[in-house]
Amino acid sequence: MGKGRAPCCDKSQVKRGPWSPAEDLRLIAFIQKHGHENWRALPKQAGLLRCGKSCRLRWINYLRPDVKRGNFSEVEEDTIIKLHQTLGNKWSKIASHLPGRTDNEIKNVWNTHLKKKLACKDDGEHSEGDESKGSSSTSSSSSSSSTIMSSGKRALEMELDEQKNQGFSTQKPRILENEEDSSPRGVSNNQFKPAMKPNELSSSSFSSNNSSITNSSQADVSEPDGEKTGSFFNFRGRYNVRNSLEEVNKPEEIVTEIPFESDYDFWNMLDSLSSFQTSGIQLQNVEAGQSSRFGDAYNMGEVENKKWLRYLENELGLDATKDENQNLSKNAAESTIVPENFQHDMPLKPAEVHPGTVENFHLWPSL
DNA sequence: AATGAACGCAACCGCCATGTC
DNA sequence: CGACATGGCGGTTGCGTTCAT
Repeated sequence: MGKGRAPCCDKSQVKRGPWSPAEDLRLIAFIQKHGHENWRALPKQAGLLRCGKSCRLRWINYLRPDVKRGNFSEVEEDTIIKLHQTLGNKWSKIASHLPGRTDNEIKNVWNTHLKKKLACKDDGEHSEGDESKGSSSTSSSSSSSSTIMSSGKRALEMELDEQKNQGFSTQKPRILENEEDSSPRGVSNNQFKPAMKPNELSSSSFSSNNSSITNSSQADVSEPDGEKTGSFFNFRGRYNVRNSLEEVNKPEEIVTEIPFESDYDFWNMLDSLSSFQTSGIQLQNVEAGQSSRFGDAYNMGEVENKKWLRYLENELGLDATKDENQNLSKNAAESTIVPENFQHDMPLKPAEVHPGTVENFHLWPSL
């Protein structure tokens, strides 16, 4: 059709590929300040050389505060399987039943091992059963959903709705216990699992469309310690740190208390630059299930918060990822955050609050 | 130890649905 | 009502990591 659709952006003018920590920060900082009413305009306003869609995806799949990462629990897997039977490849719908999970993640999990798991199961149970075997036909299994009996479907949906309403609060969060189980190949990238308490998840109203704020990002914290003390972000391609919480290597009970630290180590790394190394852990011990965690409980001053973010921006813009950040800073000259008179020796953050925690982001005024 | 295959995940692409003018 | 803009979704791809040989 002549109408067609305008490209969402000028591909030649946007950066593609993995997001750098600097970009993440910039995106987070911008959304913190201004929200994301217009994804298309956002990159420009935020000084990002990215397509709006890319920003949106990055936010939804990674940077949102309510994104739960790490291996899927048995319950979650079962839920996905059930939902997939009824809904097919409606990943976003499935995701809406799984607090903190994104459609993309669910899709990946399905395509990577749930499908295989099901296939194996089927093979085992009725070695040559249903020809449909939707799970074995790569990424085209959506049609299988329509074959489900409607009565069963109805009941299942009700059941799932119930689960959804309960926010999975009775489930054990998927934590470290079944790591090997759900990541047969070790999954290097996925070894850092932030553990979120289910009740936290429910308390902050999850859904893949939800747009609260997050920390997270993935600084490459996997690098040797020595490198961590170098320049802020020695970004080298992917910096899949994701959720480095597991590095904390705590007993399970404790891990489950950790709120939202999807990139704990990232922030921890930042912290280490200014001798703040403990508050993050302290924060983990705070019972975070209460909704107040997004409110007054950690209500550091807004000014402090801004200072912290400004510091980050400044740091990044000045010496971190160099060219990229120079561009970013240039483009964002009027819209962002580089402070005029910011002192490098200022405290990175209020003592009680770990900068990487969502709490801080939830202080952002425009949200 | 080196190398290729397999795997897993983040990100991209393009279409569709919806909203606005 | 049509044209257009934007957000959202599902499918696919690229690439880093791990495993097997």
